[in-house]
Amino acid sequence: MQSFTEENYLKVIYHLAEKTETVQTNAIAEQIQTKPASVTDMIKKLADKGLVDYIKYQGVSLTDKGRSAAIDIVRKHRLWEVFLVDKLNFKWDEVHDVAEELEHIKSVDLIERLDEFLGFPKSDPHGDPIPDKHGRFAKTQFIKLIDLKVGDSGTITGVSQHSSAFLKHLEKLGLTLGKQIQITDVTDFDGSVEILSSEKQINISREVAKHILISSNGKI
Amino acid sequence: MQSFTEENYLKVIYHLAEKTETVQTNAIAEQIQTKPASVTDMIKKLADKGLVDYIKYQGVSLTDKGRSAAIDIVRKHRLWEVFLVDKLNFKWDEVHDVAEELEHIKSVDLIERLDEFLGFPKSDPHGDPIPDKHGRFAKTQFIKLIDLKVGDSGTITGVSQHSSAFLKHLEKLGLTLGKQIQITDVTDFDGSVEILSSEKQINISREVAKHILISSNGKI
DNA sequence: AAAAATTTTTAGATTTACCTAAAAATAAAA
DNA sequence: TTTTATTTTTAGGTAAATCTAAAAATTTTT
Repeated sequence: MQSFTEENYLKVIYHLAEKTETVQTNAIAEQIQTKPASVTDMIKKLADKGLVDYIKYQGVSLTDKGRSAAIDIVRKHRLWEVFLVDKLNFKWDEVHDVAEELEHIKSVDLIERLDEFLGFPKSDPHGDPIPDKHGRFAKTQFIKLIDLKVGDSGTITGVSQHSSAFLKHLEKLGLTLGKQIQITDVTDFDGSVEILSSEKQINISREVAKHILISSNGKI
Repeated sequence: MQSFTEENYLKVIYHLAEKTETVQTNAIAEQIQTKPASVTDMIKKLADKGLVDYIKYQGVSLTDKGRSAAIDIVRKHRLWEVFLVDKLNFKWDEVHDVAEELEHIKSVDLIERLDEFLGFPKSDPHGDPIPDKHGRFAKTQFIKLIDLKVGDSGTITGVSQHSSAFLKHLEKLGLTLGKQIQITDVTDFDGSVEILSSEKQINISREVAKHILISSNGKI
């Protein structure tokens, strides 16, 4: 059984490992909002417990045991987010902090019943996949909106940025999960993208386009 | 803002203060499952924060601020218990430990939305009243079953013991909240009570009768 | 390949909540 | 009202998670 803090480290390492094979001390420190020295201490502890593989100065990676524990936390986080949005009418930009607390509640029974109560959802309010109770989940095939070409179209099925500011911005533009979009132009000057959605022309910055995930349905 | 641990102390002091005016160090230690010396330390801290009144060797009592914080935790605990039973189909003897964790989730918004989602319940699965968001709740008028006389009748509206063993026992006897009962006999020998409920004669020990709360509807 | 910059680790402290053992205060019994 | 028992507090220490400052290793630049 891991402490609240250990769980947070495992979760952060898990997410960082999605980008780089081995995870750097500084990267963890930034995510946890702590100092690199503290991270080194905790990494040693996690290594002793067999949750991470660690070679001094070479970064860490999760062991199978560590990954499994991390996925369990991710599962809880995402299920609670669904609960907050579907049942308590939170908006998708309001759920992160509360789910961050709820994910640490320790009761296998609670999570299985919650899963059932929510109808065994496959993805959370941001389109992220929810692992099943065995830790398995479909690696969904997302394409970043920024990588589409003029004429391409698809459906918004996720975001890769969960900040409230970003999500509120999308909300205001009407770019929510499930929306159909088509690329109509890409501006040479600033790389901003012109898209057609709900019969309206919308211009989004490169930065925004990077964090919208599309399940492509090819060219129209 | 209180820590997890401080919240537990406040809650325990609140409950103990329902029985005795000022609360003893040893009584707190027993509830928190810690040593009296640790309790003294924490009490000093709570006193410094203005949450309890404390005179050395004389026990503690909650200040208005402390009581308000305690009631807030009790409110959360009881609302989560309703959620677990009403929505996730937990039994009334299974909810305590999980609610003990959930009660520490810090989000005013969450609790108000949960309250609404549950339909603003007035009492929890054990019949205990749920404070409203201002900390107000009706002091319900309960009578202990043990204090009823032969011929008296009433409705089971609460229990004063939340252990799983006790609740499972009641469940097996069919003595759940809302059940009508009538006292048919009191045994001289061991003080056990003979009651009529759902057209069945049931014998319950004195110890059990002490912890069943009745809202009396007089003699029939 | 040496110098500079960055990253990471060590060493030594701090804070929170807890502990044991012994001393002090209070309450109960003789 | 002493003596005894109980309760509570103090004193000094521990473990978890953090910190700062300085040292060590690695990476990047020149």
